[in-house]
Amino acid sequence: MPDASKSIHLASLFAALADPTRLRLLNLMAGREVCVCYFVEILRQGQPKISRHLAYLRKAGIVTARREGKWMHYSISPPAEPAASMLSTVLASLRADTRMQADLAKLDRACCAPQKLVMPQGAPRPLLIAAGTIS
Amino acid sequence: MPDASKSIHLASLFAALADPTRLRLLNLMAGREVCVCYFVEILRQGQPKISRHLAYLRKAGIVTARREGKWMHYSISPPAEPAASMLSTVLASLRADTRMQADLAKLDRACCAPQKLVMPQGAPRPLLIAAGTIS
DNA sequence: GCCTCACATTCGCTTGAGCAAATATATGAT
DNA sequence: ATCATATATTTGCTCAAGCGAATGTGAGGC
Repeated sequence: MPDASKSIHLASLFAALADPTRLRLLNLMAGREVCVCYFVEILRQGQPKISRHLAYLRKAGIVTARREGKWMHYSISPPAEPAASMLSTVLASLRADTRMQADLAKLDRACCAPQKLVMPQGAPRPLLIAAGTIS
Repeated sequence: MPDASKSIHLASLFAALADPTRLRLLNLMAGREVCVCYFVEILRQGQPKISRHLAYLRKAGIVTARREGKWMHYSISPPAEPAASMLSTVLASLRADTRMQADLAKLDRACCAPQKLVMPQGAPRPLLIAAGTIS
């Protein structure tokens, strides 16, 4: 079954996208690497919940994690086609949503003026991701 | 909540797309109205299963049904933005899958030479849908 | 009326998702 | 070695999805 599973792959991509929390997480990761503590602060949801959804996205092959000391950074890892272009389209659609824009604004504020948000001291800044990957 | 539910809407669209059978159904309906009997013949799955998935798509607002005598015809009814453009992109992605192409070929064969497929006698032909709707 | 065809829905079941609460793990500081 | 911090996983639960099998419904045909 070299190819007949493509639709299955698309179906499981959609399963990963079928949750508002996961869409918000992906929107925040569009184009940058984000530390878990920002997700918890911005979405204002319990840490285990965030962690479970991140694990779901990781198992689905949509994001990857990188450890840096105590902190975990998550970023989008473009899956194989045609899922990759679908994901790009989805991320572009998300940007039209006001709540998604608000989330991104909060992240930028946390990044550029961390004292305004109650953040763990010394929390790592989100890193921009090289162009060419998922934007 | 005039807008903050957009992501919810997108999430439930993705839930509707998160099933291989429903993706095959939508692919067959891209640009035309299709009778249920064709779905059953082409997908080679039980009729109640097909019917349940069609009901799911109907409740999700993605598809509408039209009765013509004994037959039911289903077609894609473009939802509100941004779901509509997402759906178009999805349908375009599906066309790249060989299984989806095979399904469409079967439908065309059934349409143009029904005696080659065992079809109920007099089964209604799929109708093309006016341009401007979902293609 | 009854019967058949085309489809829809229900039933009983299994499986998996999502949640909160609790617990576990890994790292760095002391 | 101990402790605190940051994150992950497990536990126990509820709920919804998916399935096949059986049953219900609506439209002709007789």
